[in-house]
Amino acid sequence: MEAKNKLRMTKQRQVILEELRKVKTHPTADDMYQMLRKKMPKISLGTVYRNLEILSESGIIQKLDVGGTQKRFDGDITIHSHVRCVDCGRVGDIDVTPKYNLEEEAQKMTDFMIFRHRLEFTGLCPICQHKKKATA
Amino acid sequence: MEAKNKLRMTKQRQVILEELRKVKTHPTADDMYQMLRKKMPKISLGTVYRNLEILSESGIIQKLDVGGTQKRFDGDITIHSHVRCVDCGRVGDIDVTPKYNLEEEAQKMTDFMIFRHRLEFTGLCPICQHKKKATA
DNA sequence: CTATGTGATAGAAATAATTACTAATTACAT
DNA sequence: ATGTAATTAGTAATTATTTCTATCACATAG
Repeated sequence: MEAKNKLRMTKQRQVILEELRKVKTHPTADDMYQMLRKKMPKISLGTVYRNLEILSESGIIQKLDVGGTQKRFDGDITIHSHVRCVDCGRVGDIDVTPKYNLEEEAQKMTDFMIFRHRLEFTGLCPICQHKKKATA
Repeated sequence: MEAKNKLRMTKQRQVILEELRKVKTHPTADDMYQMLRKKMPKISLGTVYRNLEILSESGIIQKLDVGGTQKRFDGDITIHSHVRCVDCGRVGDIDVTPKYNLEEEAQKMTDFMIFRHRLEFTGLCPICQHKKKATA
């Protein structure tokens, strides 16, 4: 009788979730689409977008906005930060948990009501470091 | 004799820079366009985009990517963080300087070469707080 | 088992933000 | 004053994402 969580676990949704959890690369929606069509050639890009959106709204996965033009997705929902390679856009995980409450600090400085923070790094991934060295 | 910084100070560029430095609202490119056409009706949206890009690449202004679909710009290039209102998208400044070197901490956890960090908050701006209260 | 309602899908079209193109104009060094 | 490369306005193109629509899948009621 109450508002239920009507989430059908369709084949597409299941494969999307499985695939995202399998990789550690923080793929874009289109990356996912390219990966998925190998196992499910008729899957639609719209379906990939819609399901990544639904899954992240349900808190089952994470939608990332780490700069660059495309959103990325992460099957790991534990609290962690990210680094983005300024050259190739590749995104890696970083476990830096600030040792004090950033939200509390921030709240003292503003009349916004602070909910949460997001800490992100920029840098150069191992592959692009290597390329730079080769060119130099 | 050396590679010079060929930055012509055109009327448009100057007005764009002046206007951005005048406001504290972290406008989008289109916000800027709307503001600017009042003083310079024939300015083109493309010109606004290009100049904001050039100015931020030169380090004269800052390009922000605080989530949402549009990039925002900030005439204040001193180191500070931002809050984004989850309801209306408005962006505010926050002066929280972490009390230890986040980059150094992060570098221990990854094989990326860390350059810098970005700390951002999400919350509710004063205006939307008020609206929420009124509706409740 | 068959009907029915509701959510989900594929594929295509639409939208939003940004970037690229082009011919005309302008800033600035000489 | 003049040559020239940078910049402009206006428009077209591109990119990422969302919406639309007809069809399909699945749970439940009869």
